[in-house]
Amino acid sequence: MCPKVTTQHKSEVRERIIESAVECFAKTGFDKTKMDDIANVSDVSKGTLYLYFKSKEDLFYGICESSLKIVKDQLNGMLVTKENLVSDAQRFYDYFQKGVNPYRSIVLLEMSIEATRNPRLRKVLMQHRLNRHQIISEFIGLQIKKGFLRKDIDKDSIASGLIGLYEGLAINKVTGADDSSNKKAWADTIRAIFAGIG
Amino acid sequence: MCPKVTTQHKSEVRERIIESAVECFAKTGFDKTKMDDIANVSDVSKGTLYLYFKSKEDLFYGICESSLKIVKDQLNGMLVTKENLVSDAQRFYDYFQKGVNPYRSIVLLEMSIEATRNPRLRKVLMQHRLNRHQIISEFIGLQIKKGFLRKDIDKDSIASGLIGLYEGLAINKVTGADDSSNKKAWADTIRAIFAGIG
Amino acid sequence: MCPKVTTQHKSEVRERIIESAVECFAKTGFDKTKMDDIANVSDVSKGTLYLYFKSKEDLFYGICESSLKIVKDQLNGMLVTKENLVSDAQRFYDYFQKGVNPYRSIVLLEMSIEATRNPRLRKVLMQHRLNRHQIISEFIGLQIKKGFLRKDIDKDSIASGLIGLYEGLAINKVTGADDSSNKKAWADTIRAIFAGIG
Amino acid sequence: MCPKVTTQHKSEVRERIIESAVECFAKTGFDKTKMDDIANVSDVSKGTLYLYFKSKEDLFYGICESSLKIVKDQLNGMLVTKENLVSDAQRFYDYFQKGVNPYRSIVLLEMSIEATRNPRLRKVLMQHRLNRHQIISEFIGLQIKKGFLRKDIDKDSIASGLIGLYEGLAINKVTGADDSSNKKAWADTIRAIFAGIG
DNA sequence: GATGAATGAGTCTTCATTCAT
DNA sequence: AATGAATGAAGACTCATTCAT
Repeated sequence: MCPKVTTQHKSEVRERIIESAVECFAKTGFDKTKMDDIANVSDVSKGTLYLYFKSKEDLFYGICESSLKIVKDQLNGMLVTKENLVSDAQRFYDYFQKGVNPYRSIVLLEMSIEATRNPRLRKVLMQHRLNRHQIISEFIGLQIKKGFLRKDIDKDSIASGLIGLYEGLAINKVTGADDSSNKKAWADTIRAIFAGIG
Repeated sequence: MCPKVTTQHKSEVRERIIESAVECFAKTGFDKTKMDDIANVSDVSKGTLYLYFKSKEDLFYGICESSLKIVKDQLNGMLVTKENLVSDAQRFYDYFQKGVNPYRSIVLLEMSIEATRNPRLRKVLMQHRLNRHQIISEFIGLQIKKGFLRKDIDKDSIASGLIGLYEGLAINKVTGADDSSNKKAWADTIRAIFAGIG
Repeated sequence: MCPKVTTQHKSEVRERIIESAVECFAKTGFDKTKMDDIANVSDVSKGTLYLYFKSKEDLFYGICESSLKIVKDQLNGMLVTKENLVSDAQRFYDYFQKGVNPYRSIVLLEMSIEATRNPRLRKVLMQHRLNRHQIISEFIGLQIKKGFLRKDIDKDSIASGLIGLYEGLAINKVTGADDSSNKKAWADTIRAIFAGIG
Repeated sequence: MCPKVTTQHKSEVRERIIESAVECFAKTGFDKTKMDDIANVSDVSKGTLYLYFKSKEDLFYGICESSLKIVKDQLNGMLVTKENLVSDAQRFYDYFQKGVNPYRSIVLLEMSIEATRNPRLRKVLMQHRLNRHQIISEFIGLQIKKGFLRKDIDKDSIASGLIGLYEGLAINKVTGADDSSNKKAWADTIRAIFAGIG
């Protein structure tokens, strides 16, 4: 009716659709969300959805990629600060929690499950993990070099442990656990780990 | 009017249905598995499914309860051994991994997500967590009393941290991470924690 | 378990089943009542139902026959009194209403509709009507002979009219019309008819 | 958001669906007709049915309303002629019979039964009756005023009687009674009534 | 004879996707 | 480009009927 031809317009609409889909998927789950719901929330017609994504599943993939990118940017942003992680654990957690849209967290969780069955998704997810793992691992290496941590520890193991700890607490949070005790658990455990390897 | 004839038989069938449903839900997800699939796998007719569970959702609840019970029993069984957790972390992990049917793990993950939206499920899950938390917390208390751990640590925080770590790695595993490095991450991180608070 | 072999017992059970089915069919309609419901109300097992009637439809036929017989007996009983129908119209109506179980009325109505589609049922119903018509028609003949009614009227037409009037008001009643005004309509109209042909 | 394009087209389709459903319900009864049947007869897809009516039951309600409206319009149309009802009874009957689609008659009968159980339907039906009763009653009042009928009769009673008679004969007809004798019964009885109160 | 657990054909309803406008 | 009416495949659930006990 009133076609906006701009490339910019297109990517704005795409963004809006993704954002709406994230919200819908988080609130009701992938299967139970209807394309109609997404159309309503994103304020485009159902038909338009299919101009941007060739299927519901494709839209899900789009979300996954966009979410992983966000998480990665976040992590990068967080670790540019070359501070002592131990003294900074609390801020680390706050930063993380503030940064990622809770809807995204839930969808990422759903993505994890889906990756269990879906090779394509699994591959993407593994790549993401590898990335994340490398960032953390390098960060730990830096802390070793600076003398904050012992030289004989296994960077990779500790990196995996930190990520695991973080993810476990993230699930806790999203499924209703009290946030402040969650945060304290994070801080105390991180402190213990770094004390143990410091 | 008349007592259901075979209490034994009935609970066997119920068990078989649950086991089959766990498998199906794990393999294809709750929404995508058909009642027909479950009927086929459990070798009963679709109608019979409805003699035991009044709806697909009800069957899911049944699975959740049964899975949580299994996890709890497992944890109890594991911690009767009053050994030094640090030296025993590896065995701890093996024990856990062997014990829970991987299908169950996946379904439990799906349950967590679902708890995000479903109050009834959320309540059950929170209760379960409280339980689990207490067991671990008491175990840590014991280790403190025995002198393995420092007196000034926050039992609850560390308990939450351990559980979080465990859950995070469990997700990793289920979503395709390499098992042996996962196991090493667990062992190293646990060792670091206990070194840090020992 | 405790087989009562008597013929009497059998017909008692059969009667009980019919009575229960009438109630169920009247309350929820043929299609929506379940064999389970009938089994519960009649206090026999679902299996037993099939010892007495070979199908749900067969049970419906059984009810129809039994109901028609009741209606016929009623009508016969009512008309033995050779009184002047005009002066007696009110009592006529009371008698009728008291006599037939309201559940039966509703089922008879459902039977009428069903007869619309089902030749077997239609035949039974037509036969019943013929019967009823003859009884009324003869009764009118008697009233003519006695000099209560004119000689030049068409017995059959009036008989049909009376039956139609009666049936129409019966539907009214069963579907919620006020009973006393219904009764007055009957009395006044009957009086008018007999005045008109007296 | 956007206005439904073709108001005209939409109401045509709706009409076609109703007409088809009337036919199907009349031929096989509400419970036994499948949405598939209606879709086939009305030449729309099953999905489209649900764009117009949110459930099978809702479609039934739609039919009821539309049928009652038809009957009412008919009655109104018929009584504009201020003739002497007595001399005109036969034409009255013809007119009525021609006017209402026999399928509609059957569905209206099914509706009556259903009203027995369903409060919503009962209310609609009662309202309809009240309406119809008033129309007839006023008509009789007019005949009284014109001197065709006696002043001391109870308009309402006679109105109910006429309606009852009519409905009773309508059932007769629909369930297989011979039409010409039905018509004669109507004419003779009406004549008798009006003679009786004239 | 009596029971009620088991069956599976049958039906309503939903919703991703298409396509004429 | 954008729309939303139309489609029909798919799936949860029901219930008459059977039959082993």
